[in-house]
Amino acid sequence: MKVDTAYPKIEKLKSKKRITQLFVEGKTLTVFPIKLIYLNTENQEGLIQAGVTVPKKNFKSAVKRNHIKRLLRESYRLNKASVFNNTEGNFAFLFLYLGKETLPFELVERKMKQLLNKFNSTEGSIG
RNA sequence: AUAGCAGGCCACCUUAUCGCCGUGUGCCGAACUCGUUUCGGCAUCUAUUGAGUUUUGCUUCAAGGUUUAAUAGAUUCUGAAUCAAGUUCAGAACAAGGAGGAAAGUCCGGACACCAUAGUGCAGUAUAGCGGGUAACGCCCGUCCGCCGUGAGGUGAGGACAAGUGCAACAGAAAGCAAGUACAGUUCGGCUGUAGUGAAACCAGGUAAACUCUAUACGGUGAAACGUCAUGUAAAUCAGUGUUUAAGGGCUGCACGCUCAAGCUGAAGGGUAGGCGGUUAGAGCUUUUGGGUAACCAAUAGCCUAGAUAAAUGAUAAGGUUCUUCUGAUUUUAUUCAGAGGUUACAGAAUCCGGCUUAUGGCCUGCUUUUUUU
RNA sequence: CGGGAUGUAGCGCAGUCCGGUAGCGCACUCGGCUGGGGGUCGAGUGGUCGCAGGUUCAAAUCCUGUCAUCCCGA
Repeated sequence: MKVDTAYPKIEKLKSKKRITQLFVEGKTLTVFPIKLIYLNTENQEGLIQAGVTVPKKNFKSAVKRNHIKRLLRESYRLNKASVFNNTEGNFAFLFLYLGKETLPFELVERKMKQLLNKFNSTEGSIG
């Protein structure tokens, strides 16, 4: 299977309603410092939408917040193929950054891989 | 060389691999180096300019709509919607672009939108030598005066206490309808001068960043304004009818003024979540010339320069650049060289402009003080 | 994006409107009462009034700027 590393606009989680729904009903997986909130959605087909959040409380500087969001987005983009290949169905993802200090990309990517593997082992067998 | 003052400029760079965002990519004919080429014609769209016509206001004139002419720029492929073209949506390829000097704080001033065409009075707020700049300002420029600095320079809410009211700790006889110490002089009624306290003492006292007065300016609410599309069951909305006692509502606190109401008939709509417009061509940027001491203004030529919305402008690798830590060598010290590691200062557009303030890395220019030499 | 509030002793607050002494409670230190603790009584220590500038003879208080924290509105 071809490894698709693109992250176009459709795959971004944008609906405000969907996000609040995630916080209320979603299940969570944590590999510190990243926390994944996910939910199985029925509306659209063959699509996994993902979003990224860094709380303002931990990072006051907008530059640092943007930087961490970019790192999370990049690591998800490079490793999302494993999720696409192992599961079927529609999911909404939201990645929360719980740490209070910035980390280099190498570490963030390693944690992201661990997190996605964890997701595959819990949800992949069902789907 | 040292310490300092003022002004200006830049905002890490290069290559490779993966990504993100919005913008653009007609028809016919001819030519050749046959291509995502060049040239010419036609059509459409956009922008600018000129002309005609029309609407509104306040005359010259200004703003908007529409028609036409000129100039400039753009018009690829695939799939879907559609009778077709055009157009719209999605994707691919290509092309040219993609954070700041403060984008920040939100402290002032505007543009723009709605509320009556934005009105009247009071209240309230702000400003305050004089002159100028500007769309406007509490900003900027020039200048007088005061204060600070040896100086280059910096800084100042700098009108009025000869309208009224208030306030003045301690000290002092006395801090304001008054009362009165000591000494000296004397025309011995009283008056004049000096002393002492204090920031300030018979003088039209001091104090207005005390109330206040004078002059000037300011209507309110903010892109969550506002318009529009889809969904569509109430209050409210719009149109017609109705016309009174007017409570009350209508986006400033109060008063005036304007306007609306209840009921009936008809129309079409709300909450919530969302799409599109507003939304990026503008008091725009750069060059040259002229006017002005300057801020700035005028003319000319060129340019198009981010538009995201859980929020794009990035990540990784290598090399250089900047800074810094450690080790070794050299040198009287400063420093220089080599190796290793860490780093790229402050900081992220959110309707848009003009300022102010704050954060911060580096470079350059001019000037001043002190010391040394000539 | 818009609106508002608060910074005073180790902690929680007065004082700010209307300018001249910085105070209250808890805590802390010392001493008394008790055999000791607790409790109580008395005395004492401790504050750049967030920071910077200005007005004033004099500023926690008036004015301007700025920093930090917290809250509210969609």
